[in-house]
Amino acid sequence: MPCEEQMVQTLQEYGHRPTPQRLMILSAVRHSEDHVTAAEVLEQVKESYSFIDLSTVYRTLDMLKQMRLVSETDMGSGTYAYEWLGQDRHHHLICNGCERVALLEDGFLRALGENVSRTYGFEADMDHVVFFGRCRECAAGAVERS
Amino acid sequence: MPCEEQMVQTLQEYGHRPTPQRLMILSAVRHSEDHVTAAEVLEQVKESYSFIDLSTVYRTLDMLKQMRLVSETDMGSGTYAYEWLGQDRHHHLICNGCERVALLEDGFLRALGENVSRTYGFEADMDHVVFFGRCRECAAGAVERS
DNA sequence: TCCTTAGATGCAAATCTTTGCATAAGCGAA
DNA sequence: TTCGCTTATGCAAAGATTTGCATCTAAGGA
Repeated sequence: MPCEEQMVQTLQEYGHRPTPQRLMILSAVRHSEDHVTAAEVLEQVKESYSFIDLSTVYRTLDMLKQMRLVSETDMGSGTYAYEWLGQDRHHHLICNGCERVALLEDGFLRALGENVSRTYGFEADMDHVVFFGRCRECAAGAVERS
Repeated sequence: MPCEEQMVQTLQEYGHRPTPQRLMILSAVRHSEDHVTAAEVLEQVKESYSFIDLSTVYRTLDMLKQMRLVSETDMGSGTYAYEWLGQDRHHHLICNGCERVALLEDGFLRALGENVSRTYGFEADMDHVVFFGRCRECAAGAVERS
């Protein structure tokens, strides 16, 4: 089944209407290689439909987040990063010193999630997690404090 | 040493000036039982000094966050929650269904932090972490999707 | 096909947080 | 104590995101 038809079906399964706006937004996020911001999604959708409004983008991204098709992450830039959630989960370690972004394997969080589930019966969404802190280099050189 | 003197000294150690505004903000957060918002801090400080500005509150809270004396947490309410970081760390599990906030013991995150440190050499700040998800009851009853 | 109704959109305004800038205040040296 | 430099503050404006509301549209039933 082509990608777009599948999306129409998924939206309908959740009781959401597959409007053109939504399909364009969905497609924009899905076909991005990397994290995108709401403003970037807006720009991309505007190329085919210039009347789209930012609030529609935010509302749709929020809907997709609740459907767990998209992750919304505060990566410390001042604007949320959105990303299509494919098969493989990945997470990030962001250094407060050098601002480098490293990858954190999903295994660590799967283990935590299972522990939490066993202990509390709580099913935590750990689709795209970020931890801030200090990378090895910055932690070593962090004599100056601030 | 009295609480305030100690704070003055701590600020100076970090190279920050112990201005009256800062000491009032600090005291407001420190003596709150629970999480507070920037607006609540503002209100409390205004009782003794009505010229204080919200931007000063935000800047000071940000400074305290970097000093790791205070945590800043997005608990999903639309405004950040700030909290004094005492000896004992605690974290939260927030249900997307019923919005209940449960406690998550620090042990889980300490274990994760040590794993991450061993593997990546990254020292993650896990002072006050929140995971969203579904509590046992809501997960059980979650036939309806949305 | 037409009608009805719930849900979605665009627009404007509100909210929360950050930033730029001129002024004011702290701190060390003279 | 005074001077000079650096940092902090208040104010106003800018960003980012959310919300209220009137209008429009998709989906199902007549």
